[in-house]
Amino acid sequence: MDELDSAIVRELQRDARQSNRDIARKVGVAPSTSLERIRLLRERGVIRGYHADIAPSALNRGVQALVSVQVRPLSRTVIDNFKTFAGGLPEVLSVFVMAGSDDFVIHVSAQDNEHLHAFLVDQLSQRKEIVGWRTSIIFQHLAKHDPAPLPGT
Amino acid sequence: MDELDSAIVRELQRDARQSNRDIARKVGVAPSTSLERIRLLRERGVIRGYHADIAPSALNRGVQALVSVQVRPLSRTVIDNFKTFAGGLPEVLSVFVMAGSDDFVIHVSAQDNEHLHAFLVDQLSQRKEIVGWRTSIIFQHLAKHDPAPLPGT
DNA sequence: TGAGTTGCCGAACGTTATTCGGCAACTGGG
DNA sequence: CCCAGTTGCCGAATAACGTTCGGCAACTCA
Repeated sequence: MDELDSAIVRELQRDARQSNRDIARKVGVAPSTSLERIRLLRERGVIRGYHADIAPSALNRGVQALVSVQVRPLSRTVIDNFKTFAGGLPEVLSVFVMAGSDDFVIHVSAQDNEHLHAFLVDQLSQRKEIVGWRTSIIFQHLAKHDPAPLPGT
Repeated sequence: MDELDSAIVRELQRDARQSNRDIARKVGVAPSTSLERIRLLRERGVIRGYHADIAPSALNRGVQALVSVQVRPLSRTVIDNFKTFAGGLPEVLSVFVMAGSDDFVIHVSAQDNEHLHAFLVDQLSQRKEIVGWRTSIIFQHLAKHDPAPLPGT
């Protein structure tokens, strides 16, 4: 991860669909060089993939929420099972496994409040390991897909 | 947003860096057709961008947390200002504006616990509109960049 | 019914991805 | 100090791709 790798990564975070030649030009190397760097970054697991950012409303996901979930007992089996279960649900965008009073925070989206409610009641209330949950509606979600580098690094 | 658009969007969510020809072949149209569809999807704001998914540890962001924040007064000015402020911090990955007892949930990352603590103390505690906050460490984060379509849509 | 419109196709052409041989700059042992 | 090995970058060559555009078929609506 030298300065060249960082510059390439930054460019791919900013726009993953620009041509390799454009990236090479912006970071100041030959296209063959940046291509090889990108190949190595993928191989090393630094680059995990490239994904389109889609407007949720276009996917019939007009309402979003964060659901804090507590499960019991707090065993590895229960935690892993619940994580896998939640991750497999189509309404689930993201699963956070947490320290603290909540064991999970689940970012979910649905067509409207009615569908969200149905999802929570039908899916979550069936799971016996859940001993409590709390749902908070998201009004806005600002996601930074190309965060500025941390200071002092 | 017909079935062809959806198929193209799905492919770009799965791998935003595959060639237009590959996408066209997978969704069963000519390359010129899928190219035009993609252009229109961008124009309509359905596709908002393409971003590389980078392993956090490679960016010196080994520790992540969710910070629930309460601000006062609950005026539009205060909320918008805080959202802009938080979104501008390099440690912040994502800002959720919430309904419920917490006004914001901020997804942050830092090099280690020490840097995280310094960030919270130095940045958040300076803001007079904050009347309370709670930090929860994230053990694991499972993000689905290409969620399955919602059932019944 | 027929003129207008829309959306897709396929060919053409300029651009890009990908490979690979070579070269220069480093590295470590003698 | 020297030199053999290694590493990383470059530039040329070719296959693949992006992009444009004329044409055609299917739909729309009067």
